[in-house]
Amino acid sequence: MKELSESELIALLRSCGISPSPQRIAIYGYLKSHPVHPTADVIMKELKPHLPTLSLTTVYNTLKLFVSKKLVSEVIIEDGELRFDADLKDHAHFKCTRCQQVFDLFPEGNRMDISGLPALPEGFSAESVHICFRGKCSSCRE
Amino acid sequence: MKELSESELIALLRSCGISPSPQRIAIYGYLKSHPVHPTADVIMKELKPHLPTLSLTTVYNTLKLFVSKKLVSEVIIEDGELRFDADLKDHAHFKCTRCQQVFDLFPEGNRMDISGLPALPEGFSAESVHICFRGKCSSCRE
DNA sequence: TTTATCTTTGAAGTCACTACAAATACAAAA
DNA sequence: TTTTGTATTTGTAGTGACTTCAAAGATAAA
Repeated sequence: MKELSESELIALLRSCGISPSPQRIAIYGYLKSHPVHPTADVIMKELKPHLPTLSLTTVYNTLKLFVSKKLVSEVIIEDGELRFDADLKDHAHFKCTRCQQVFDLFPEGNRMDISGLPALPEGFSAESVHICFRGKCSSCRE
Repeated sequence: MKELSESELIALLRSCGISPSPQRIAIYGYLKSHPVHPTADVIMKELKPHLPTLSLTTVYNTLKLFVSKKLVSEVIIEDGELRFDADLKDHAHFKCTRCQQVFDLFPEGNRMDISGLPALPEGFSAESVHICFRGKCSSCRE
């Protein structure tokens, strides 16, 4: 939840080969300071007041650019809504089926231990794993 | 991949409280004999020749009914395409980023060992876990 | 300053999926 | 059998997330 300074954001963008336009800084800054896996739509609504000319196309284009440069990752939790995550550390997700909130689940240590999961067939190589639990969060459980 | 007889399909539908119309039998039979996680669209295209009056609405309604009765499960792998799986046994998925095929990964024994995954926070309870690897399958890897 | 390249923008389009209301099939009651 | 009610299917029209596209605006290089 920590706020990054503009110059830190610019440095991070540059380090991925992305030239730091105001829109890109704003979108990346929003993702960094709001780790709630927002959709493009949410980002648009939140940033519009500060960047009145912002267009939805730009939001989509920018997010796609970030993903292609591996600055953020796509999170697929529910069909029909693509979410984005600026936290690249290994973690799983939990979606509450009542309040619809998405929670991060970080592993003890820093790496996820996937040794208990089914092994890949001969010759297969994995680049990523998505793990998403579904159930009730503590506040929705009573 | 084994073909079920029509009477077996009907019995399975009935056991979930679903009255076995020709459309429902066809869709469930297709899912059972084609464990490739088809989308509604694929199911429609495949069944249309045998059931010329079949409508896409029926396919969607029927799949939704199956899911609500826990006869099949939804598989979310890529955004913008909801897939369906008639195999309810515990398993993970692997999507090849080159040929786009989706593979089933069954665990040794029958249960998936998720003890290495991040623990749920106090008070949370999970109803399901979706696990999806992404990478290259053996044929796409050379 | 000129020219070329990036980036943003909004309007129109696509595509998966849904809502809806009419039509058909099926089943129970008379 | 006929009547009446309930399920199921169907096609059309709609919704909403996302993309395409071409023009406008901003940046950078020559």
